Amino acid sequence: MLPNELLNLPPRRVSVEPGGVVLRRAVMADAVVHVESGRIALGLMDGEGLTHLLGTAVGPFWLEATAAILGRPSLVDAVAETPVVLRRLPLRDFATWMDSLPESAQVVLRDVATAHWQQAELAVSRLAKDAEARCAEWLLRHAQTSAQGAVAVMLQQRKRLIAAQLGIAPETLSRVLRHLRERSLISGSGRVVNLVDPIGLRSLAGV
Amino acid sequence: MLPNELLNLPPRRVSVEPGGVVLRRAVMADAVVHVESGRIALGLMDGEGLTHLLGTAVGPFWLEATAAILGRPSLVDAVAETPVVLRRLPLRDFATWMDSLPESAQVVLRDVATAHWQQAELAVSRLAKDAEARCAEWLLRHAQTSAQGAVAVMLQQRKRLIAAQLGIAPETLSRVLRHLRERSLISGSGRVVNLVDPIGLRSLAGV
DNA sequence: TCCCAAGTTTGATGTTGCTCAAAGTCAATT
DNA sequence: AATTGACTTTGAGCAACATCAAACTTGGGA
Repeated sequence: MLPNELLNLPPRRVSVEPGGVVLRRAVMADAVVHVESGRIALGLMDGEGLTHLLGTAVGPFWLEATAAILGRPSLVDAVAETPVVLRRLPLRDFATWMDSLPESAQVVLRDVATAHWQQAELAVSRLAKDAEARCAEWLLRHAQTSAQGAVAVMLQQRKRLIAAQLGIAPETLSRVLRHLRERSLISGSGRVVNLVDPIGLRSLAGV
Repeated sequence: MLPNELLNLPPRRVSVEPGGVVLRRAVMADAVVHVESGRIALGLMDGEGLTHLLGTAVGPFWLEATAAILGRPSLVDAVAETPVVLRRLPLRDFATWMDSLPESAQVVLRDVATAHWQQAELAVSRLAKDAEARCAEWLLRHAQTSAQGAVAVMLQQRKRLIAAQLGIAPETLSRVLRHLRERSLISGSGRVVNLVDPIGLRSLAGV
């Protein structure tokens, strides 16, 4: 497939009414969506309707190209705000198209997508989780399994920096760690944190 | 310039020590930065040091390619966490390179960059501003100057939606608008808001 | 070893904005 | 007009988290 043929595919046009869900988060899509016209709202859906808006976009545009580029599921839900016309391009075709691009274009695409992804993860996590949940998530993400099979985290950065990453005050980080220690979810002191109850942490983190 | 020559330019390598500032926000850069090695922290600097981390990235990668693609200044500050080696590619060369790409690649790049930009704006605004400042910003952004020269906003969406966009509860939006009205920064009721004191609003919004 | 400065923890207190509930508005319908 | 239902406003109370200040570790140098 030649690059500029990205849009010259058998048209499988789909119409979506206002309020219709175009994309659900956490679902690994098998296709990329090209919104030809209409306005789409991006955000998090709770029960009924988008409760947290993260942005809107007006067609024509590629919806969640970021996820497609990185081969990951979408982090957000997408809902039509107006009548929408869209087409779904199979993921395989999108990948083929990516491969056909100059190496440098692939690199820049991936860099931008990665930056976007990272930011989106942060935004979603701060919207949906409190300080404790984010700490638990951070611990799980940075955990290393030692030779003895113990799961632990070595805090290599100043706690001030870790707190900044979590978007909380250093004092709050202290208190959260103490609280987790009191509940025997973690143990250890100083720069080492042992994950005593990874399962408990995982449920706390909402993962 | 052929696409894959993006990196084959006269090397103007620069080294940056840990803690060194690589990029300042709100400054329109004349070059794109390619970080060859080292770790970079992205976030907002207050006085001394990054106080709000928005992410980190490890070289090699293109720093803030998003801004370059859209031709806008960076929204964040970038600080070296480790020793960093980087090269600066003149913006003009980057634009030339973009132009040389297939049309479809340019489109997807712009779509991803736009999504990233929107998200970053939201993140920065939520980090740096309180509910009132964000409301003021929203009002200014949606203001229309009428034929009579009055500056006003017509609220076309349900207030519930506007609140969601601002990341606040609908009740909080009510209270903020009342407060602004009490201070004579705005006037009007129902679906019309008159911007009585745009300058005051602007300073409130921190713009 | 002692000392000093930076980092960390703790407690007390303050803010912000959310939740819940009740009352008020407005438009469309009967 | 009265009714109905959705949206908005208001108030009271509350939870989470920040801020401030003081005590407490810690890890190098002298």
